[in-house]
Amino acid sequence: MTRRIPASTIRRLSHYLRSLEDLEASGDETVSSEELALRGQTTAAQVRKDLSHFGSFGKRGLGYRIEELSARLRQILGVDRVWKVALIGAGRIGSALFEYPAFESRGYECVAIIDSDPAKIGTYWSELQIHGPDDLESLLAELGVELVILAVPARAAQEMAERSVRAGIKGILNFAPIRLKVPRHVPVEDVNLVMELEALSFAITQHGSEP
Amino acid sequence: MTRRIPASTIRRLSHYLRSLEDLEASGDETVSSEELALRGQTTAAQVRKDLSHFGSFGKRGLGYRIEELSARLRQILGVDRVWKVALIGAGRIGSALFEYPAFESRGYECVAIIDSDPAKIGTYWSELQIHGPDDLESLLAELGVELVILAVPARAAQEMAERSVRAGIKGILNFAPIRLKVPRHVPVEDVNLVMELEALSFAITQHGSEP
DNA sequence: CGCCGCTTGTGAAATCCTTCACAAGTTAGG
DNA sequence: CCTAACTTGTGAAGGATTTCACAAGCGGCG
Repeated sequence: MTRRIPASTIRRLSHYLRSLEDLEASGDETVSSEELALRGQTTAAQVRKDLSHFGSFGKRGLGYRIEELSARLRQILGVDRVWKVALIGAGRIGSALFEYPAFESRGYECVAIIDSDPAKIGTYWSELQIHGPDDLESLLAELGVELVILAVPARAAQEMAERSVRAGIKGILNFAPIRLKVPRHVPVEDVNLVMELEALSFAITQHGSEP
Repeated sequence: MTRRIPASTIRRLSHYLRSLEDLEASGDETVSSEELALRGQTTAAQVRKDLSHFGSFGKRGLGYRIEELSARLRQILGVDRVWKVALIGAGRIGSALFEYPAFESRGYECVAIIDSDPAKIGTYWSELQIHGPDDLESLLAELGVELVILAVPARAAQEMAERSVRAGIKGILNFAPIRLKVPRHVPVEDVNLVMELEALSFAITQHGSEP
């Protein structure tokens, strides 16, 4: 049942999980693929196909038990546990992420902040002291950091990524607008705001010319 | 030549544009699809197919004239002009975006900031005064805002989106973790950090179990 | 208990996207 | 002018993802 999973399926799984959490709050017991599809901007067949990659969690005639399916999705997405995160780069984006409410509430725990600005090193964000980049490797290794959020300028990103990998981290969320070169076993997820804006202006421009 | 364009093509076009800008700086005159592919984590055939959706910009045997192709890409992506942007939500994410250097330098001009926090209304970010949400429609319409960056909490997002659409805006970059319901002619680009983190933890988890 | 209405899980078909392969255009050089 | 070395643009092939369509399982009710 589990072969290579399309990236689009994973994105939708995240959506389904969010919808299930809403439904959980509203007291229902079960949900059909039809309703999940409605909330997720997709089709019932797509929902069932997505889930079928990982097993069969529903009951014919009834639908999916909400509590069970959300637990299962959390497991599949790997968010049924707490991830230790280091934030590298304590600039604007870093601070925005640090204060992002969904962040901690969803099992991502920031255990280290690193920045190269001497004015910031030694100061505190909440309980966390900001470290300089010198002892990055040992710091990450000692704290058991698994996941790094890279929010540094493009020119520093590759070096920080390499050093994080050397410290044994398992994945990178990258905000720098460059393609990081890392070993194949370290997944990188890119967030590129300029790209999103360009996709938007393309869509708008396109729309005008072809209704 | 121009039918429905894959979203992945648009993302790659953004990449090519960035590579071309690097190349422009380094003084070369032309570039081959091969080299563009190298820098973009794709293949030469893909580069040519992507470009062929919009016309033929190269010369056989020579490649693409860098200056010409980047101008053409800017036109295709709709960034050969300045977009007037309003920032709705002056919290952490809003401030990070406002200060994002690539932002202004790429033709996005923030002409209004709106927030509902009474403590912020009336204060200034750089030269821009923060407005309350009451006169949102007239403000956006008067300034000729075309593009809205929505960086407000989920519960406020739908209302702000609807009011922006009523003010005549043409597209939304949405940071709120909900699916906005807007008329079909208004493109929405979603940036969902939780989703990115979940994709990452899935990839890591997956990796452990299936090498 | 048997039938009905509902909903899943899944092969098969259709659609969408990427890769291949090559004819044809371009420049350089003799 | 002719050949060699490159490189594009593009049909056709191949692969991946989505949609379709339906057999099969489940619960409720008479």
